[in-house]
Amino acid sequence: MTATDEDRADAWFHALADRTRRDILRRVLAGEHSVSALAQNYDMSFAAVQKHVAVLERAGLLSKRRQGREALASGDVEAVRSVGAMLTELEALWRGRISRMDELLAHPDHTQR
Amino acid sequence: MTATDEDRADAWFHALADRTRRDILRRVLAGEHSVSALAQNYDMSFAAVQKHVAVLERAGLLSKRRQGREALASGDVEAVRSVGAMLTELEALWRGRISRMDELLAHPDHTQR
DNA sequence: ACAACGTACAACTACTTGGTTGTATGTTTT
DNA sequence: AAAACATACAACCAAGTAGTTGTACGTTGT
Repeated sequence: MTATDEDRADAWFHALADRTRRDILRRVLAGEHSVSALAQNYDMSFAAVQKHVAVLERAGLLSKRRQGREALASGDVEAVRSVGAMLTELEALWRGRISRMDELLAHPDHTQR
Repeated sequence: MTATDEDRADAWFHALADRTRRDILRRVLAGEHSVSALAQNYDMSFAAVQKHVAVLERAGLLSKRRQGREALASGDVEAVRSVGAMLTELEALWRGRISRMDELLAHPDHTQR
């Protein structure tokens, strides 16, 4: 796995590690929303919400398009799938442990230390 | 979704948002390792690695058992699956958007603003 | 008994983060 | 033209993070 993959993963998980950002992501996956429309849902300043959106954007989890004075944000489901795929790879490592244990039971005399 | 679920999600994603911790998790999912055995893989102090292990443990992504002077860590695949499930829920929201778009195409005159 | 090993934790430092307010710039509406 | 709206970004602050070194304590090997 290259360094940039790890960089992307850092950004993904960091972006997801805040409940406000997860909530924003849910909304923009369900449909396009302007930043100020999003901001009205939270008990914090517009600037704070705008920063959260920027974190999600830098992580590639959402993208914005300009329409007049509004910035319309929508979620990128492909990025979400990529994060899911990384979790699936972790599971595969665990399954590898299981198959090595099977191996151990099948050929005990070659696997001892 | 309850507040504690969100707390757990905060801990999960925060724990995964560091490449050293992800690497540690890969190793302990593949098999049990002592903290000092893990530490030998990284160019940082033992104490730093021990802290990373503690973060993963607090997030419920790994558990330790004592054996003599060693603390053997192993990954919890069920927690990894729970994180994956959360991503799948996000995808489901996106699919909901698609079905609403289908709805829009099927009944355009009731859905205009 | 003693030295070495493995772990845990406290205290400290440099850096990052999540929030704030204020300011600037462009777009609608009146 | 002026007022209101939507966004972006800088500067600041309190709190948290990732690393360090040092210390303490139980376990293992000689």
